[in-house]
This record gives sequence, structure tokens and C-alpha cells, in this order.
Amino acid sequence: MGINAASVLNHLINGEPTTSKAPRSQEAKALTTTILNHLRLGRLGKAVSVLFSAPVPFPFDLYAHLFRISASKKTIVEVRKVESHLVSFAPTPPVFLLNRAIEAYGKCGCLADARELFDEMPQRDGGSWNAMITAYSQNGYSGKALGVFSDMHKSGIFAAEVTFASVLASCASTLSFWLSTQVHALILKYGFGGNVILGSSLVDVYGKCRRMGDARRMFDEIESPNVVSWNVIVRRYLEVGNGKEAVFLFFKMISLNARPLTFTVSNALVACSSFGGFREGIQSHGFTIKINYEEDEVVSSSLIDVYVKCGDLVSARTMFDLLSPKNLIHWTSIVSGYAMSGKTRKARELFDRMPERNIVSWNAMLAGYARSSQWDEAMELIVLMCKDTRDIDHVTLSLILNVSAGLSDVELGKQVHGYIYRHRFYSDLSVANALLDMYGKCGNLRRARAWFYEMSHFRDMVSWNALLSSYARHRMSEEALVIFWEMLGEATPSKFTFATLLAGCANIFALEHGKQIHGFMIRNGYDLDIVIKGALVDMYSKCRCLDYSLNVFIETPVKDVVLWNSLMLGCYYNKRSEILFQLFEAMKEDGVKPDGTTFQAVLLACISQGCVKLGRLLFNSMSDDYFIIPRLEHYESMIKLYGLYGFFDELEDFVKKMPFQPTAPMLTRVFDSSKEHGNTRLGEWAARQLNLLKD
DNA sequence: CTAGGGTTAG
Repeated sequence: MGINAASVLNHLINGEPTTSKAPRSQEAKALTTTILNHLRLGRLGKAVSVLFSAPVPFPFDLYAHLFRISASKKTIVEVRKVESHLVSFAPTPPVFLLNRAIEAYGKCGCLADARELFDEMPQRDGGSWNAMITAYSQNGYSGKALGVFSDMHKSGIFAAEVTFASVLASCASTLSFWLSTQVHALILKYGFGGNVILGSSLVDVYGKCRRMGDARRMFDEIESPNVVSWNVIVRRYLEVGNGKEAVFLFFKMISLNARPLTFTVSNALVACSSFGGFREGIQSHGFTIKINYEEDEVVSSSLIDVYVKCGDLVSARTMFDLLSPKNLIHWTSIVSGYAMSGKTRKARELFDRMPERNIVSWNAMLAGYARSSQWDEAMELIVLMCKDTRDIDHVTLSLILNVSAGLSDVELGKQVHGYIYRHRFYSDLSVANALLDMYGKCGNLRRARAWFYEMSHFRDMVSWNALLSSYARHRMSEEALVIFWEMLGEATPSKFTFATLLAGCANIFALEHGKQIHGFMIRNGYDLDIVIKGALVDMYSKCRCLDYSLNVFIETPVKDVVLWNSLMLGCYYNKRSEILFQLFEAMKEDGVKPDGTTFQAVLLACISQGCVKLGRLLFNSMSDDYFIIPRLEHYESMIKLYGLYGFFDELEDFVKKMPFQPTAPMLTRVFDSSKEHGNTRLGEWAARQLNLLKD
């Protein structure tokens, strides 16, 4: 068919080709082939412009196809063009195509276009509602998605299964528990209860709302959970801090011969680390090898971390050494392992050998120094870090604040405070608490208090505890107690709170306050665990109230070394050292291994009872039988013991054979006791040594 | 045609 002047004119006047219906659809057919060819070559723009070369309706499938492709490429211009062609040239565009258009707008994030189309549609079906809800839901407008769902429900439209998925996703992101239960009820009412996807979504929602009881019940109701369902339940248990249950379900999954996703395996491994489940970790390790997952980057990272967190650095290192290629996370994990277990030298060695580092690796190394109180090394690292990277985050800031506190360097702390202020970190709770702690530990209670009040709107239990402990630490237990009563109106005290308060009372021998706290805990049904019992025994001992101390001790079924130590020191403070020796024997019979503090207590008793030979025996036994390296105070006690009772041969031998140079107080004591007992030779030696020390 | 989960190091 040729083009003549009349046909062109006709076209211009009527806006329509003069050709009859059959050839027009043939033209569309030919163009459709061209368009599809363009699409095959990935030329979406070309395809759409060919569409516009013919002002005729195309097959609906083609529009649907174009919508899908432009949606997946998120090319909003093409979506608009295709919609415009559709509504201009197709006489009555079918609802399902308009739904596709809404979906495409949604995928491109153009909610305004989607909504406009939705509002102007002559008719809507369930799919239209669904498309609109999904569009809102997937773009994070959960509230709007739920609003549309509510409108849908009110206009009597029955929701489809797919709609519920979007609705539940929105419930999950808004954490609306009660709405979720209502949606759950609707799902059951509509008979969709057997849908695995909806079931898993419900587990997800309940878990995110931290309603693990409901989540678990829902999970147990799923007839045949799939890998996603298992992944969700394991993940949610991990998130609420119930690692044991997460691991339990992971093992259950395996026993049912389901093949977990790599995500699920790493979640389970993290769960093992979370409660120190070494055996479970090893079993999971075996399983990952069996299903060929040990090569996976993420799984191997979590595996190394299991060994690290369970304290088996040898295995962690073996895994790390065998691993290739190693990534940044593997490196950081092993460095952190050494750093946090006090092996900072080894950590640093590896840290220096790292092919690349990021903020997390720097923080890991720094955290190690902070944990081991190696403040100078920490400072040096901070300087290096600032040279290497401009990246400073909330963890770094908290760590630098810990270092300032450790060095009692309030000036450094103030600098960090300024940085925090300039870079808007002050609303980060962990940073804010670290700052509070720093001012407290540096003894700047005025600033601590001021900052604490600035934190009024977002402080938590940790903030209260930090403030309390700074008062208690600086022997202001009365004030600490006042703060405690204030605290009750705002936060729930924890075991940490009580331990701090009791230690504060012990330091100033505030027996009445200590009793009040003890009573408070009993009245309010607090679980008096071994740490609190230890604090109580210590407090009563120091407050010269040995009877109470003994009572608390007796009512503790399983006693640890701290408890024994506190009581033994209590005997010493209360001039009942003769009982202390019996306690020492009883402790060993009880199967509790003495530590350095135990021996210090026994040595103090020897001093007060004049048991020189026993003291020497115990001092030697300490390292020979118990492998405890004597600390400075043990040496001091021995010197005091020998000196006080005039055992000068032993004293001289002891002081000269010590593995380090005697300190000034030690020499002073040697000098004083020599003078008292008329031992001129040793006294002069001590005096000479003292003079040498001064230079 | 459309739905669910989303991991590892400080």
C-alpha cells in the first residue's frame, strides 16, 4: 500500500490513519517485532520511541513487557512514556495493565505518579490495591501502605495472599504488634493460614516486635517450614539475645535434612559465639565442611569468630592460617581475638602485617590496648590512626574517652568532647555514656553531673550507673545513694547498680547505707547472685560487721574465690585472723582454687599472728604449687613479715633475690625494721639503696 | 504478573 497525498491529509485532519483495521494491526504487528528486537538488544529507549512512531494500540502483552523491563531498570521516563501511550491510544486500557503501571512507578520510587494513576483509575480491582500497597511498602512508606490496606478493607475488597505479604512487611518496619495480630486474624479468616510465606512473615513480624513466644508459636504452626522460615526464626532468636534457642533450632533444622542458607549458618555461628557455645561451634564447623560452606567468606569469618569468642585462639589461628584468600574481616577478627584476650603484642604483630585496614580494625586494636590498660600504647596508636584515616566513628570516640579516663587526662577528654560536639556525635548514647564515664573517672564530678543533665532526654540505665559509680569511686557514697533514689523514678537498677553502691559503702564503711541497699534488694525480689553476694560480704567485712558477712557467706550455696577472699579479708580487718587459716583450709577442701588475693589475705594474717615460717611456706607454695605469680603487695607483705619479727637473714636473702629492684617503700621498711632491731649492717645497705633510687 | 528472609570483624 503506497502513501498518497490524500492519506497524509486525512491523517492530519482526523489524527487517524485512513487504513482499515486489518492493515493497522498488521502495522502494529511489524512494529512489535522491531520493538522486541530492540528489547532483546537491551535498547529500551529505542523500543519505546518505536512505540511512539505509531499512534495505534499495541498488544497488551507488549505494554506489560515494557512496564516490567522499565521497572526493573528503574527508568521512570520510559514508564511514563509507555503509560502515556497506553492511555492515549488504547480505547479502554484493561485494569491489569494499569496495575502494572502502578507497580512500575512503585519500583522506580515514584509514589506520586503511582498514586495519581491509582486515584484516577475508572475501575480498580484487588490487584490495583495490592500494587499501591506494595509500592508504598517497598519504598518505606509503611504507614501509608497500612492506610491503603485499611481503606481497601473498609471498601469491602478482599485482600489476596500477596497483599498480606506487603502488609506484614509494613507491620514489621513500623513494629506494630497489635496491628500484626489483627492482620494475622484476617489471614486465618481468609483461609490463608497454610501459606508458608505468610507464616514466615508473621514469624518475622512477631520476632521484630520481640514477641518471641508468639513468633515461636507461629513457627511451630508452619507445616513445612522452608529455608527462609528457618532463617527467620534463627535470626530473630539471635537478635533477642537467645543464642541457645537459635542454635537449638539450627540443629533441629539440620536433623530434618534441610539445607540451610549461608546466612542461616553464619547466624547460627554468631549465636554460638554469643553464649560461648564451644561444643556447638565445633559441631557446626563440622557441618559447614560437610555441606561445603567453609569456603564461604561470611561463614568462614563467623567460624573464626566462634573460636575467638570461645577463647580457643589456637584453633582460630589455625583456621586463619589455612584460609586463602583472607579478607579484611578475617584479619580483623583474629587481631581482635588476640587483642581482647590480653595478647596485645601478638595482636599488634598481626595488625602491622594487615594488607589493609579500616576503622573497625583500628578500633579492634585500640580496644585491646584499652582492655589491657595499656594507655601509652593506646595513645600512640590513636596518633597513628589519625594519620592513617580521617574515619572516626562512635566506637573510636568511646575508646579514646576510655583512654582519657584511664590516663585521668581530662584535657584529652575535653578535646574529644569538642570533637563530639562539632561532629554531632552527642546524641549517640554509647558515646554520651563514655563521656559521662570519663568525667566521672577523672574526678570532674561537676562536669559529669552537668553532662548527665544534658542527657536527660536519652539517658539509660548505663548512664545512671556511670554517674553512681563516679560518686561511689570518689568516696561520696552518700551522694551516690541520693542519686540512687532519684534513679528509681526513671530507670530500673541492675545488679551492676547494686554492686557499685555496695562497693561505695564498703569504701567509706557506711554500714547503715549498705544495710539499706541489702534490704532494698531483698524487698524488691532481686536475685542476689554471686557477684552481689561478694559485694555484700565485702561491704559487711569492711564495715566491721563480721556476723552479717558470715551470714551472707553461709547462705550462698556455691561459693567462688571472691566470696572466700572477701570473708577471709573480713576476718583480718576484724582482728580474727586465727579463723582465717581455718577458712583457707576449708576453701581448699571445698575445691576452690586460691588466687593472688587469697594468698595476700593469708600473708596479712601471718603478719598479724606472727606466723613467719608459715608465711614463707605459703609464699613459696603460691608459685610452686598454684602457679600464681606473686604481685608487688605479696613481696611487700613478706618484707613486712620478716622485718616485723626480726628475721634478718631471711629478709636480706629475700630482698636481694627478688626478680626486680626493691621499691622505695620496701627499702624504707627494711631500714626502719633494721633500726628498730639494731641491725646496722642491713640498715645501712637499705639506706644506700634508697639513695641510689633517688638519683 | 505480583510475596517472605539478608549474613561476617570493633
